[in-house]
Amino acid sequence: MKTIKNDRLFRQITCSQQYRQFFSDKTDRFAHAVRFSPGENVIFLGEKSEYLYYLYSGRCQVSAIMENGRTVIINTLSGPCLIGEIELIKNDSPFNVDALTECTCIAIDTGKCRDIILNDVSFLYHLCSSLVDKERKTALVLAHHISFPLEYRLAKFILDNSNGDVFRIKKTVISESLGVSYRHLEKIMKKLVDEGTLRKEKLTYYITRRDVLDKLVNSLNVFS
Amino acid sequence: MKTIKNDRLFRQITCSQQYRQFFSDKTDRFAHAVRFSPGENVIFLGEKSEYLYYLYSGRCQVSAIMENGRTVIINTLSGPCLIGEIELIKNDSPFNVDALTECTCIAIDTGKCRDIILNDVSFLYHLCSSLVDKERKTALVLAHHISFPLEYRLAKFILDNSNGDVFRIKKTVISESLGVSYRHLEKIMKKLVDEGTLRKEKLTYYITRRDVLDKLVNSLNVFS
DNA sequence: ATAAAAATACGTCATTTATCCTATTTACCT
DNA sequence: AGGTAAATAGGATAAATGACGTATTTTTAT
Repeated sequence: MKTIKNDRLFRQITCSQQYRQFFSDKTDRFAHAVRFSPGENVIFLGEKSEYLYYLYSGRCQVSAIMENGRTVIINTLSGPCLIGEIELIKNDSPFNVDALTECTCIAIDTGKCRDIILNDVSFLYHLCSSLVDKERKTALVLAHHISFPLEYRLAKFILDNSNGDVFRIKKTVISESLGVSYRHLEKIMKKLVDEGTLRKEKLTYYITRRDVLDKLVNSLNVFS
Repeated sequence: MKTIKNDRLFRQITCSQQYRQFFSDKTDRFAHAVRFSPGENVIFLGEKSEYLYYLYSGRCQVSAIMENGRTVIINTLSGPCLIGEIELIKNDSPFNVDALTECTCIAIDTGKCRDIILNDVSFLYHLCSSLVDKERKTALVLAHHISFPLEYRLAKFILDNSNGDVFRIKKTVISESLGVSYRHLEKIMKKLVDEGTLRKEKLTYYITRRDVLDKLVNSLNVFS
């Protein structure tokens, strides 16, 4: 974690409506801008965090380490959102949070302003709202995991993580994110290529039949 | 849903410390006691709920219906806890909530006191806390689902749902709760019996080797 | 710029985990 | 006692894993 001494960036972020939904100006003097590098640990499993983070830009990964040594990726967070709110409420958390890309955050020193924010109706309301969003997302991932084979979940991952028609993510990352073995992922990727849904060139995949992926992803919707 | 006209019960519940963590006496005039029968729907998928419920006693099931028609049980709730808080914050929810046993609740008419409770710091704080608990539970179920075969999760289910050494839950319920097919569940139950961990007598199972189950369950713990 | 080293990709095969389907038997209820 | 729900059983199939070996790509060092 590196402190960013760029007052303009700090003001730009803290003046945004998104940020002000959560934090009033009472907390400004306990806040400063920080940056995490890809791979850097933001919240360490089992430990209390000194800071509550407002993730402005970048992506993070929430994971748990099981007794069998396996790392399970629970969720992927994209800015803007909060990080460390579980630790704020509960003092510790069974999850790790790691930066995937470079992450720009506002770090709020909760050691010094815990009472202020935990008595702020607006903050608490928006915290509830963001917690509900996280819970719904996790629950849907669980539902998908139970109900659908990898091909469906992979289709969603590809659409969510492609730039235009270009898809290039390391397969080790994909398999961890989707909670399946590397081997099995490769098998299904190959199936998509064989069926003409994707085209492969060296390590890069190109979406050639977006409609096929769309159809798979649509199956994931909940009934309503 | 049946209204309970028992003032003593109402007072008994609303005077408890657990209840008062969430609700101040300002909301008392919008609250009344209700009862749900086993199997009855509490929150209907996709619809806004008129009430926020404080589940005092009984057990409920949270489920989602997927596009492929499959019902996935996301969570099981035991009193005391809140039900309908997602709908309170978000206006609708992709989940169904159904009573498993007879459930006694306090129903709070949020149509009439939404503003009061959503401006109550104490309510919001405890709501956050309960949302964090739910999120953690769901995330752990997801982690278990990804990392461990049925045998491990079943061991936990058996220990969680047995009375002493007696375990007697309908296999249809178990398989739905654990998100696996009936057929596969049966196979693994048979395996536990064959290995001498359980003993079967007609429709009732008895735990004969608790240590074996304990060992399986211990594998499920997260590293910390 | 090139060669060596490391990481990633990928095919094959054996095995485990889980599903689907259908038929039959057993328990439960009133 | 008869109807319904639950439990049992088996065969075929699919989904996912694991191990092993090899090829390709990327990174690092020279």
